[in-house]
Amino acid sequence: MGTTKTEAFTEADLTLATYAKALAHPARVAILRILLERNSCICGDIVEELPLSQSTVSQHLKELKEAGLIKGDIDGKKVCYCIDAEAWKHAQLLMQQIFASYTLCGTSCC
Amino acid sequence: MGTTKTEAFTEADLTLATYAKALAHPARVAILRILLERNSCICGDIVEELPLSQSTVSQHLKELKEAGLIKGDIDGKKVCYCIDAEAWKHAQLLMQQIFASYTLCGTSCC
DNA sequence: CTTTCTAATCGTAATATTACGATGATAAAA
DNA sequence: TTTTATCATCGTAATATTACGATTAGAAAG
Repeated sequence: MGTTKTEAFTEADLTLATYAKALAHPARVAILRILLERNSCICGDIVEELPLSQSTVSQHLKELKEAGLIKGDIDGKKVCYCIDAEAWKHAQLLMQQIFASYTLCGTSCC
Repeated sequence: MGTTKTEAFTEADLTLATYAKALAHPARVAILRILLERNSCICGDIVEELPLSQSTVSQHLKELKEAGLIKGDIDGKKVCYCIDAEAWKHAQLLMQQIFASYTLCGTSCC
């Protein structure tokens, strides 16, 4: 128990859920906004922007990386993070699709 | 420990994270798709559509309701669930905004 | 080499999530 | 009233998440 029944769902739903999960914590949303704001890549000043410890930020960065939304390039001592364009667009598309599928029919009950 | 530092984040980030969290499980994505597909409201046949127990589905429905994305109206013995139009559009807007803020600048490094 | 800086990882504690069976509540049907 | 059907909630077990301090690994600086 306690584990998601992965095999029970479609690939699309699993993928969308993965992207959504990456956005499912305010710290990760904040990190993404920092990366989006400065179109140039940002290293670990993210830690200074947020009231979280370095290890916690690093953990959130890892999750964003595992979801595919960001990439990290080692640049000497520092590590440069940025949005992964392809994954970002893919996530955007999946989100657009599910949200748009409502406005298509329009009428609802309840 | 173990608890999110809610006070550390902006209202927008917290709200977006809440909506994202609702989409962060494939079962909930699947439930939303069922509700989206049939533009008429659906009751608990959702349980039959998914390979999950009734109590598990009910729990997921509760989370979707708490996130605000769906509403549930009691209709005799059955309960009729459907998308909450306002919240849906709000979530759509927040998602659109954060995703669109990338394509605006375009160029990235890494 | 040693120190320093940056960032990942480890270890751990608190809390949250996921899933299910069992039980409870309410409304329709008998 | 008793039964049946529908759905929520409780209780519980397994697992995952969140957060932090401490440690580790690697590169640059001294």
